[in-house]
Amino acid sequence: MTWSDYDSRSCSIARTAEILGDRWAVLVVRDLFNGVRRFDALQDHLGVARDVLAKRLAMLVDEGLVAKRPIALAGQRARHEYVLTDAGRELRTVLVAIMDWGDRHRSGADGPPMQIRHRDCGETVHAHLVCDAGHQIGTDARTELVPLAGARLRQA
Amino acid sequence: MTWSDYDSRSCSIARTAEILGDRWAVLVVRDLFNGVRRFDALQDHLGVARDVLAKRLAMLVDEGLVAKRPIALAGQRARHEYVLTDAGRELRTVLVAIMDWGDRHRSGADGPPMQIRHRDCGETVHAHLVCDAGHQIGTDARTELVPLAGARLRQA
DNA sequence: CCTCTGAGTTTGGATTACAGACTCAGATGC
DNA sequence: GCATCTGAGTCTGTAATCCAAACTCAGAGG
Repeated sequence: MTWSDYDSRSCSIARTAEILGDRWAVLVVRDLFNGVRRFDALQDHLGVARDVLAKRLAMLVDEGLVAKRPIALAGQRARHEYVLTDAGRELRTVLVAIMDWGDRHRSGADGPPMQIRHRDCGETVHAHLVCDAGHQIGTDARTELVPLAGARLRQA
Repeated sequence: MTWSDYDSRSCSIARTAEILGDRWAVLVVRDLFNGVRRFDALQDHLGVARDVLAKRLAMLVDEGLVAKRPIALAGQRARHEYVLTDAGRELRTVLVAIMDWGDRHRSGADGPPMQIRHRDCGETVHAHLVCDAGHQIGTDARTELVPLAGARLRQA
C-alpha cells in the first residue's frame, strides 16, 4: 500500500482544496479576517466580478465557513454582513502559513508588505510545524505518512 | 490607513494564491511531496485532464516550486521527473495546515484519513501559530496587522 | 416622484476545464 | 524491417467559468 493506492480525493488536503482551491475563496476569507464584512466592500477591495463574489460567498456559507447575518443600522433598512464562523476562523493557521511563504518567496525589493503581531508581546506571528512531543519540524525533519481508519483505497 | 486602503494584490497571501489558488496546483504539490514524480503517475492518481496537468506543471516550474529533471533509467531512453525545489518544499507548513483543517472539519465518520508522524519520536505533526517570543497563538489571541515597507496603497 | 444605495442577477463574449483522440520518438518483439 | 508499446505530452470540440458592464429591486431620502 503506497500513497498512490489511496484515493486522491478522500484526503483532507483534497477536501479542503475543494473549498479553498480558488484564488477568490482564499482572498474572501482573508478579507473577512481583516474586518471587511459587506458585499460591496469585498467587491471593491478584491476587484472580483460581482457574480463570482456572490457565488463564492454562497459556497462559503454553504460550507459553514461564513455566516450571513442581518445587521440593523439605526434608521436604515435591513442590511447584512458576512462573518467567519468558528470553522472559518480556524483557517487562520492556513492563511498565516500562506502569508509566511509569500513573505519569503514573493516579496518585492522592499520586503514583506505586512506583519502580524502578537498584541500581548509585540512579536511577529508565524506558522510552524511541531509534533505533539514539542519538537520543531524543519524542512529536514524525517516524517512519515500513516493511513488511519478514514483512509480509502481507490477503485481499480 | 485601514486594511481596505492597501492594494489587495500586493499582499503575500494574494501573491501565493496566484500560484496555489487552484485545486490542481495544490494537489500536484501534495503528490510531489508524497513521492509521485512522473507525469503519467500524477495524471493517473489525481484524475486531472492531461492538458491541465501539463499547464500546471509548467506554471510550477516557471514559478520555481518544481524542477523538471532528466532521469536516465538503465537501458531506457531519457525520461524526466518532477521534484520540488527548496521553495516548493517550504510549502509543507501550508499543506499541513490545510490538512489539519480538513481533518477537523471534513473528516468522515471514520475520522481523518492520514496522519503525519515525526519519525524521531512517533508523535503527530501539526501546524501551529507561534509568536517569536514563543507564545502559542490560539483562536482567541489578540493580534494586529502592521504595514511594512513592502505595503502598497491601492490606486484611487 | 425622482434619486440613491446596497446587494445582488443577467447578459454576452473571452477563457479555461474536461475527456478522449492523436502525435512523436525511442525501445522492444518478431 | 516493420509493427507495437510507452511515456509525455498536444489537439480538438464541447461544457463550464470568468469577466465587465448593464440591469433589477426594495427601501430610504429629498
